[in-house]
Amino acid sequence: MKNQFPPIDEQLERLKDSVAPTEIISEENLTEKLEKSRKENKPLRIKQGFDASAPDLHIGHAVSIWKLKTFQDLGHRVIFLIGDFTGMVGDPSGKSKTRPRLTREQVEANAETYRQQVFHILDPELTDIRFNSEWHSKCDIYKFLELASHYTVRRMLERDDFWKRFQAEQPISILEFLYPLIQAYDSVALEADVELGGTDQKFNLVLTRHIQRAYEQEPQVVFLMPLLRGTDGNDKMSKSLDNAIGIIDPPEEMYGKIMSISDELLPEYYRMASGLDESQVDNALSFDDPFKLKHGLAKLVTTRYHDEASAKNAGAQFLDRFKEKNLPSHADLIESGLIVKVDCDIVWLPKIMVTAGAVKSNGEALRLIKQGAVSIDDEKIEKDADLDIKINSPFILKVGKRRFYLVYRDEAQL
RNA sequence: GGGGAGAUUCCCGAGCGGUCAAAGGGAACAGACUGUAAAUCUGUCGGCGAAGCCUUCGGAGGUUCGAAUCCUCCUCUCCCCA
Repeated sequence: MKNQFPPIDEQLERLKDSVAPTEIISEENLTEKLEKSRKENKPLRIKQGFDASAPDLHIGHAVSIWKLKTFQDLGHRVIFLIGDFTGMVGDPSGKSKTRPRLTREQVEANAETYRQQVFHILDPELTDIRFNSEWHSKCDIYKFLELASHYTVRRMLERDDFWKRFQAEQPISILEFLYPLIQAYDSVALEADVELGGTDQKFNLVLTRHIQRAYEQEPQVVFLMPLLRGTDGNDKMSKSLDNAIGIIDPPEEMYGKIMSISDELLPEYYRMASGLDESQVDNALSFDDPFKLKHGLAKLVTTRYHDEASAKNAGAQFLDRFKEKNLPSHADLIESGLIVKVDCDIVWLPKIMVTAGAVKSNGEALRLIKQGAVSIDDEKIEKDADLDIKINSPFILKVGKRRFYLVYRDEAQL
C-alpha cells in the first residue's frame, strides 16, 4: 500500500505556511508524531473545541479552521469537538452571567449550524464532529476526583487571569478551576495528537499535556493560532461584541464590514484572513493607499467564502451605495428580505421604524429623526415634519448611513 | 462561627431622604468632516403618539407626605479573625 502522507519536511513547511501558528508546543513532539504517523500510515487526530452555545463562526475562528484544513490536505483527521457538556455547566470566565443551559434540541440545532458553516472550509470526509457530553455525562464522581487529583491549586493560579483576579480579590469559583481539567479530559477521551486553539488558550492547552501524561498518553502538540481582532480594532473578534464577520455573511455584508475596519487592522487582516501567502501579503502591503488596500482585502475575503463574481458584485454595489450614495434597488431589498409591510394607508413613521426593526422604541426613532438620520426615498425627514406617512406606493426608508428598508402597503405593489 | 466592606441604568463608577431617569468616563448610535478608516467637533443614550405619566438603583417587606439613599430579613461577593 502506498503511503498517503507527504514527507515530514514538506508537512512541516505547509503547516507553518500561510498563517503561521504563533507557537507550536512542541515542534519536536510534532516531528515525532508526524514521523510515527507516516511510518504507520496512520493519520494524526487533530482536535479543536468549539462552544456549543454560540454556533456562529466568524473569520477569526476561520484562522485556525483553515489550519485544520491544511492538516486534512496532508491526510490527517480533524475532530471538531462541540463542548455541549461544558456549555451546559456554565461560564468559566467569571465575567458574564451563567449561561443558560442548553437543551438537547438546542445542542442539535447548533451542531447542525456548525456543520453547515464549517464544511465551507473543511472536508467532511476527514472530519468527525463529536460532543463532549459523550463521555462527561457518564463520568462518575470517583473518576472525576481522580482527574482533579492530577493538578494543583498553585499551578492553576499560574494562569494569568486567575492570578490577576486572585490579586485583585475578585471571586474565582471552584468550577472555573475545574473547567480546564474537564476540557483537558476531552483530549484524553479523544486521544488527540494535536490541538489547535487561540493564543489565549495556551494555559488550558498546555495543562492538557500534563493531564494526558497522567493518563499515560502521549501529550498532544499544541498549535496556538493568532487571534484576529474584531472590526472595531479593540477586542478579539467575537459575535457578542458585535465586531465579527461571519463566514456565512452574505457577500455585500462581508464586503461592507471589511471596508469599515480601521486602517491599522489592514496588515493583520491581510496576513490572517485573506488566504494569501506571506510573500503575496508583503507584496500587497507595499502599496500604501489604504482605501485600495481595503477594497483588495474585501474582495479577497469575500471571494474566499463566496466566489469571485459575488465579490465583484458586492464591490460594485458598495461603491454605488456609499460613494455615489445611490439607494439600493427595490429588487435588492426584496432579495435581502429588508421589507416592511404596513397595514394602514397612513402610518406614524416611528412605528414603521420599530416594525422594520431599525430601532427598539418610538423614542429612539424620534431621536434619530430629530438628528436628521432618517430619509424616505432620499429625502431627509426634517425634525418638524409631519410624521404621519401616507403609503401610496412602496418607498425606501433609510435610517442612519447603512440601514435600508423597503416599505409597502400590499404585495401587489412590489 | 465572629467582625467588617459591598451589590447603582450595556460596562466602570458617583450619589447616601426631596431639586434623581440618577454625575463622570467608556462603549454604542446619529449629525458634520471623510475613504461606511482614524482623529476631531456636536448631539443622543429606560418606556409611553411625549403634556404629563409609568417602570428602574441585588430581592422581599417596613418607616416617611416623599426612599437609590433610613430600618428589618433574605440572596450573592470580597476582606479579616477563628
